[in-house]
Amino acid sequence: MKKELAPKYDHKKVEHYYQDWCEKGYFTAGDKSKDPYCIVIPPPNVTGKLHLGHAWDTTMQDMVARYKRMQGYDMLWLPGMDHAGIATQAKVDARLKEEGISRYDLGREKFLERAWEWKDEYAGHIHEQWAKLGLSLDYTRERFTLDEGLSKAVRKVFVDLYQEGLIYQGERIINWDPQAKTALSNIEVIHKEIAGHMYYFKYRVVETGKELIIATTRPETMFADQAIFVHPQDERYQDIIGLHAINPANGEELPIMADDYIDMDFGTAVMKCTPAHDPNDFALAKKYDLAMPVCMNDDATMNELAGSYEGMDRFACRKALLEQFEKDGVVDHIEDITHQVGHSERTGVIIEPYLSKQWFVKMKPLADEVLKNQNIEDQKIHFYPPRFEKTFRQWLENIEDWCISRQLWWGHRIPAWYHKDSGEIYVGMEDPKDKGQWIQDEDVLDTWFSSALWPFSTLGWPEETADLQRYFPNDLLITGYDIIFFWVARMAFQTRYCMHNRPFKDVLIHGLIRDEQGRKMSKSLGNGVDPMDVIDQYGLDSLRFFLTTNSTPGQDLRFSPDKMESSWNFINKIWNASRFVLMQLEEDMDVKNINLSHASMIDKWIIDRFNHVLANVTANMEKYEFALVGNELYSFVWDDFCSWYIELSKASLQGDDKQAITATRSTLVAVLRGILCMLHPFMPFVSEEIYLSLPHDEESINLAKWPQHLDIAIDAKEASAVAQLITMIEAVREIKTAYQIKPSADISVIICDEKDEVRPVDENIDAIMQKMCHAHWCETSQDEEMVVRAIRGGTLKVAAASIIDVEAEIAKLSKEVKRLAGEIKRSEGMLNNPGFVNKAPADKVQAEKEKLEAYRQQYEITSNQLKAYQKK
RNA sequence: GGAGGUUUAGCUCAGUUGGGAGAGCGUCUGCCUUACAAGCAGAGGGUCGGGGGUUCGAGUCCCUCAACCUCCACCA
Repeated sequence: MKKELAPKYDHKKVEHYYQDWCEKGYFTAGDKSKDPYCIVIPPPNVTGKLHLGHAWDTTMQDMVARYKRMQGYDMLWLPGMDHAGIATQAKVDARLKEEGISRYDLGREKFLERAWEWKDEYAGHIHEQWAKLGLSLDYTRERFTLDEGLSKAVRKVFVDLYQEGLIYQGERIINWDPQAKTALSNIEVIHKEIAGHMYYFKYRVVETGKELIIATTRPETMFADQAIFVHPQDERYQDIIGLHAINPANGEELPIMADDYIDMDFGTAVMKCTPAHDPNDFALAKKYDLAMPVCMNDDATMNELAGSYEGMDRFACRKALLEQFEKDGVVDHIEDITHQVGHSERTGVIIEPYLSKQWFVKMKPLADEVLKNQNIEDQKIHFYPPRFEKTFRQWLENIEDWCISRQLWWGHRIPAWYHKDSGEIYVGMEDPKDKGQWIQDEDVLDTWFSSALWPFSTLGWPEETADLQRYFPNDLLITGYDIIFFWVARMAFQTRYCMHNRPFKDVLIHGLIRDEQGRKMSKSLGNGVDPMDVIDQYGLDSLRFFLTTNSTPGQDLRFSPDKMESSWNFINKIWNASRFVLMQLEEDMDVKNINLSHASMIDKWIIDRFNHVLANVTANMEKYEFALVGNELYSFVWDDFCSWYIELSKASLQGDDKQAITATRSTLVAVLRGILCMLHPFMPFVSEEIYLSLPHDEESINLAKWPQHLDIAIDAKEASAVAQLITMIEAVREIKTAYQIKPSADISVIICDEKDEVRPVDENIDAIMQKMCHAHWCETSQDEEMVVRAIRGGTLKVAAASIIDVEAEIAKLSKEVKRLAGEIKRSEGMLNNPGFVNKAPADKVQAEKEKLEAYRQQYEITSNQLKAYQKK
């Protein structure tokens, strides 16, 4: 059954197979007769729609999935989504705000209902987008981080870590987001350099009445100050250690203490200590057993410690306090500074370091296990490109404990209960027995706590499922460098802890997608590009080809409409080439009729090229070097297959040798099928459309095998003859252009061998020359003037006395002679060098010898001709 | 203060163990050649950021300088 291809490529008419593919189960894993290969998707947040970055990330995964499937693996690509605690809660909060209510009005239960509604809505969007992106996901195994199974995994890990003392509850300085009113982990804090001030205030020493200048950037925290510190060896302040000074904010006496933590070269070398609002001060306060009062509420307004400033926002308080200090003459001076200030990754507000009771994971032992295993070849995670392993290691080497509790409602509730009477803590997988007597911890866990388990929780852990046994550890993870710390590192240590293994063998890291000007795509700039719009305009296959072939692993990628267009054009080229091939086929042509036994040297030439390309493509697919694969296929398809082979084949197809025609048709089909299969991971839809229109043996290209090496060899003599033919055609075309001869005008050419003796050309070659460049061979010419070009193994001469431009020829040939002389010198230099001849690989030496021979020959011909012109 | 990245044709970027500088787009010239004018054929265009080193040979390895970018980091 032969299917026609439409005359014009129209992506909208081609990209319609997805539903069908899913229904046929092509993407459902589980064929036990094959070796397993597993990738889990980085679960997108259910907060919004997928952007171009997702399209990039998932397309690369899809490429590997399709490639592995074609190679005969039982490929599992597992989909899923992340509940994205704080991000989703913020979205739902915003939606409630539009309705004029807050989550406190609804209460926890009702709020969670609304959050689930949100989740369902956005999961729907994501499913639609995955479909649009053509992703070969196994939807039968889809997971969500708040699923019962995954929640159980979370509880188990929490309980296990707690029982081993690796999770603990503690009062420490954490990063407080006063808008979301929750604690954050260190990496959820973005440090931005902003303009600020260093305020120098005068403190009076009680015992001596002398003045002491102390600097701060956050005057509003002075209400919680507990002490003043100087360095014990600081000569300037020896006499005041042990005395007291008055806190100008509230009139309290602060003890002046000494500790070598103080940097004698910084500021006035006197530091005020605010235990509850600064981690360093907190450490000092612990050392000296100071009180740790907090002077702010959870929304960063001042509390009762601030006296008359109570209720004021922290920054309003700063301003008001400063005005008061100006009046009181407390301000010594104010310096303008730029400093790094922490902002909440999610809400953007300035983080308040804040003393609070939270749950933490003790990181050092967990991180050390990962680091240890990175030195073991079959236990380590292999990074592509390798430099990211350094980033990964450095973070783990300098890791701080992880604050995992969040004062949110949307997420995994911490499995800890406090006894109503005794206050005793119970931590367990199941609710406590006499439930009425216990109150569960209000907090939920950091979203990343559950995503850290993703490589195995999605496969059924903690149950010993068949999938877990078969698909764990995963083979590959593909993700961006921006979440190495958030996610990759955390999967590494949680997997090491729970599974005593690595989460995946390889991790391919990609960069960020940027806009046309190279700026990060962001909501605030409004420069985001919606992948759905791009697909609408150029088609998914073009988008995929653009995304995967215009970037190098680990490097950022700039979106470019020009390159999108170029991708579209490439597909259009394939489309048209396929139409040509189809037109050549007989109605009853099917796979069984493919017969290469009478292949001509031209047919063998393209098959030889195909075999080389296949080898390179396969090698680079294994290394995830998709851009190299893309370039290889692009030039093979466009230059070798379309520009040369198809054009060269026309002579044979229009001849009357039946066997030759069959061989050429077979070659066209075999090579095109191979091309389609290699391109299928890049462009699944158009490859399917064309595959089905050609003679095919599978009901879908999804079931096709990765191409095999075609077992037709070209011998050296034939290879040389084809190479010569190509140089002849190029020479004729170049001469025609140079002399403004119409391309369609017939011209006569003479071919001479190395000895400048006229050589007969066989009929086939003559027919091809006629077809390709309207040149035909003749034995002699009446003209004495000839335009001469060196070709492989001889010369090509055109009788052109009437048009020849001697000056131009001299200029051209002089340039060529000079170039050849340079090449000969370089080549001789190499070959006369014992270092090269003895040390370089034999094939390189041999290749160089051949090159030198060819250069000498061309030099000979070209320089002789140049002399001939110069005589005139 | 640490760590990393980038610097190659007018623009955007490839260049995989060191061995004749590439692509796309743009530019110039000529073509409606029955797969394709979103195309075909040809041409021009680069001291591979500067300097030094290793090597027979460096865009590629080492050192150094410069510019730009990113990440990490508790300095009052």
